[in-house]
Amino acid sequence: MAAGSTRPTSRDVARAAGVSQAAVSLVLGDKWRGRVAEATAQRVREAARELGYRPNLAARNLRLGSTRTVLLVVPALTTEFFAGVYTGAARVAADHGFGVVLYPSPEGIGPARDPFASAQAALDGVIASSMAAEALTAIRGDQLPLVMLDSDPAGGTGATTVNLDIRDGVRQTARHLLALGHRRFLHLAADIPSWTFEVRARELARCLAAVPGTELRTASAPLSIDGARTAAETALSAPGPRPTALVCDDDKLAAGAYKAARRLGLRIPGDLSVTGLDDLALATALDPELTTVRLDAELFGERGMQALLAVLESREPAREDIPVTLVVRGSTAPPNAF
Amino acid sequence: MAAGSTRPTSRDVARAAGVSQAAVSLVLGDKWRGRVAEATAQRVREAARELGYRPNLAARNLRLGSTRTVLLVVPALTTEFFAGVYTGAARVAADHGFGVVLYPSPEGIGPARDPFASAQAALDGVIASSMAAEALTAIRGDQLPLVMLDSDPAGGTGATTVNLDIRDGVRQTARHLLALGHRRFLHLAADIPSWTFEVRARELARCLAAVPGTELRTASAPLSIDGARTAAETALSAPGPRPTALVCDDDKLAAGAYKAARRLGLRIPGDLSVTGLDDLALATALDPELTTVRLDAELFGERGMQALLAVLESREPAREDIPVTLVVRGSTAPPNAF
DNA sequence: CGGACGACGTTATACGTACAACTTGCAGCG
DNA sequence: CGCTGCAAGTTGTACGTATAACGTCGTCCG
Repeated sequence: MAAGSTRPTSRDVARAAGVSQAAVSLVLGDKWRGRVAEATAQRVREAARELGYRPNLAARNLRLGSTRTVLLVVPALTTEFFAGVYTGAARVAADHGFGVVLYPSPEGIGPARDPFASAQAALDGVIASSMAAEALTAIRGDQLPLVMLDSDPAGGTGATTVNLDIRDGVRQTARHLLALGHRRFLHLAADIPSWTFEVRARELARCLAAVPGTELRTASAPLSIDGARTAAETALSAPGPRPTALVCDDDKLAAGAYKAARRLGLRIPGDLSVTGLDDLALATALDPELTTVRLDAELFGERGMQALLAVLESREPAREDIPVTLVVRGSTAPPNAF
Repeated sequence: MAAGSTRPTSRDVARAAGVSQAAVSLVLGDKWRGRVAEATAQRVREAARELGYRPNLAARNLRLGSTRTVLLVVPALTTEFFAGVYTGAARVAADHGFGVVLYPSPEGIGPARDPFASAQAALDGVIASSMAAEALTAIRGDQLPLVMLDSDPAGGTGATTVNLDIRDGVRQTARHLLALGHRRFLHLAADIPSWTFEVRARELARCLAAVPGTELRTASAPLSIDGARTAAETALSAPGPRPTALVCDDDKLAAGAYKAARRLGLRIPGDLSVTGLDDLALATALDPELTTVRLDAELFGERGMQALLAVLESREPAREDIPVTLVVRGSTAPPNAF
């Protein structure tokens, strides 16, 4: 574990650069104009970079008596609406050097949880979705204990991973559609370079390759309803025999596929069987209701946290994929069932 | 402003209780067994309560070298899925005395934002949705600057409020449906005691009362698709002439209404016009697409943050409702249009 | 030639907490 | 009576940072 040596402080940087701690603070705080020579400032910045110095926020906050952080209390995280609220608030906050911390108001979290308890912040560890690739580099900068969600278990990061058994979900989906008699498949894939999506493609191809006479095409789409609609519409109007089964990387893409089918005059499931993955509320809002793979998000979160706790206490985290189940609804049927 | 006197510290509590600061720390940290007399401990606790003492988390974190806080990086807040992940993680974390802070990975928040910047925490202020009523009492305990979203502007809290012009949204909806010729209305209302919902009911009633020959019934439903389905199904099968227009408090409820209509064999919009409020992705995933009121969530967030900044800098925050627009789609038509 | 001033730093301190190490008074025991 | 031991605290210190207040040296001007 890299947790051996303690994190460098501003004094360590000072020592390395041959100046006082105060000088480091001045330079790194951009208050050095006319107080520190350019050359010295350069030396300090270099030393800081070399040591991987990050200021201790607790100390800074204590010193400044302010945190430049704000709490956003939202009813729950269940709608796109408050995602937008967060985004807007965070943007303005960032412009003013503020941060925003989310507090989703308690819903089974515990009895009368104190909102402020969740905001003691500055971090001991990180749980990261593999879809949040953008943030990862910044995270690896620190030497924080890290747990990855749905990431390559053999990944180069060496981080602990907690995965849903997506492969099995895809396997169940393929088996179901094959059993119904489908042979011509279209895979509506998310265009995000993430292990969790790559594994879907790989496993679907593997399952179908095992059955002679099957055909698999792939269409790539952005992870939004309307992006998916466009991609599906294009793919479904391509020349050649039309696929009878459409396997979507998640429920949102499936919703887009429904819109595409509607536009092309295709009936679901008569002309086209559609499957999703996630089992969002959206899945049963569609008509017909969507056959999809149910993921237990809460369990996923719990396992992720447990794994992180294990790492923090330098225990061995459990290594076991979380099972998923196919929920068969009205969007799948035998092909050409008129 | 209540920001006059600075927050009490453990030393203030000590002075008030006639003991040393260390004793306060022992008592409040539950480490006093066999070190402090029960009577003294009692006195300390009382003094703490009286002064409204809250430990300074920055100082505590600095002292302990640990924050018992963990970061959850999610791709975005746009799906129910990660809401579940958060809930599960937060539950386990709470059991271990940990907090969870959300970092929705950047999507237009700014160029290469540092995830950790958002986690310096301990708060200077709070932005709260009026729907998050549960958390409010805890918040009022502190004397933090508070901005309420969509709350009663004449509310007793005296907090700054930033509101969407929901009343105008309802007005536009009513006008649209009345112009189409509807006279028998059903209001599918959220069963959450919050100003933002109360105002919908009030304004809808007001609009319809102005037109002779109109009729308004109300059904109350939990804020979920399936809860709404049940409520709508019941209300629509009630005796008497069936309503021709169904006004829903938000898009999710509208999705439930679609399911109810499907079960009852009612065609939308032929037999029943339906409207929503929010304009979620869900709205265009429905068939036919939903006529709904578009709320600019990001702008809402921005205004909320700007208002909070104004309060923090003791400026006068702008007091102006955020405009909304009715988006007419396929779910509304003249009644009995066969 | 004296001293004022700017450039370049340093020293010292405070923020509020948790806890290790020390003190004090009193009971009990050999 | 002297000593141990325990209850009931207190004193002192460190966590890492930002910044006010202070040197020190050379230069330039009157």
